Amino acid sequence: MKSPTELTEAFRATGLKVTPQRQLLFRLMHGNTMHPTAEALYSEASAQMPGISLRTVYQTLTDLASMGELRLIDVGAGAVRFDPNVDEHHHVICQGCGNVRDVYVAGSQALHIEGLDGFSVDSTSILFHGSCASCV
Amino acid sequence: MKSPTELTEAFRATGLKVTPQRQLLFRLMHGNTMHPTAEALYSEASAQMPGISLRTVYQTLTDLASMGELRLIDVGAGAVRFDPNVDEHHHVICQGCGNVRDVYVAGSQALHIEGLDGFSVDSTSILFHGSCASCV
DNA sequence: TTGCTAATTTGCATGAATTGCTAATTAGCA
DNA sequence: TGCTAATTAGCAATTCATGCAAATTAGCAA
Repeated sequence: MKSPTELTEAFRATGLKVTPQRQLLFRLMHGNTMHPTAEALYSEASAQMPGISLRTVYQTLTDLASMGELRLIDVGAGAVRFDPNVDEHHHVICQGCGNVRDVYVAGSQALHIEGLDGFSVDSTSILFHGSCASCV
Repeated sequence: MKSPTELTEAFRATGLKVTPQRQLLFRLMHGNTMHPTAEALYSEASAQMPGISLRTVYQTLTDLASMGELRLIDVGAGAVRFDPNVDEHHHVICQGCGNVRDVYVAGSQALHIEGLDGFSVDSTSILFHGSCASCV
């Protein structure tokens, strides 16, 4: 995800307004490695800007995602999470604490897939399940 | 997933009753490669047994899953799907029609994962996104 | 075959996550 | 400073799934 400053320019250039709510969310997401849910971000945002609405958080995250600045990740447990890391990467989820971490996977292009039957693959999502160092 | 007959024995052996509703769902799921949602199964089941409740469908699918006879798969788009194939396999989803297909992947053990940082991996889920032969 | 009892089914209420809608507000420009 | 389209907030609505309790029933024992 771009820096808050760059996002400000990018938004204005597209005719989108840069509101205090959006600026706050730019800051909260930039470099964020927590893979927060919308609720989690809402709670962080509320601490700094009481009165901000959950609806606005969803709206802004969705906008950022459709601009390609965020990735949505669904680990199959409750709410969707947002990831400002848009590099080619994958995820591990701890079944103990539910924390998610980015991992980089080498060799995924070498996977041999049987049973495609005419299906053409555009992208691959790999989710590793296990336990983090604190939850062993 | 075991055959309806085997499931009948397995259920009785565990003290679970074999009701007509359950038998119908055993039959509908056995060998089913459609990866149906609970709603989809409910609609198939209702055609053969009017009055069966969606609640019972969820209940039975959950029971089968906790017995290890079904796998739950979450493709990150709406409802959870149920897969009677409990072999080690992965999935492709068509972004056109939403259909899901089983695939077998060789080489997933050879993936080199960077950034694990003390995390120990128990299992791996791979989801391939793309287009099926009919949706190109 | 009959009767008992715990398991099951139903249907409705509830809950979590997310999106739709609209009046009031505001950013950004002329 | 004013205008206007974009945005926000807040509430309703939706979707998917589970909790709960009353009525029903499978499976066993006599």
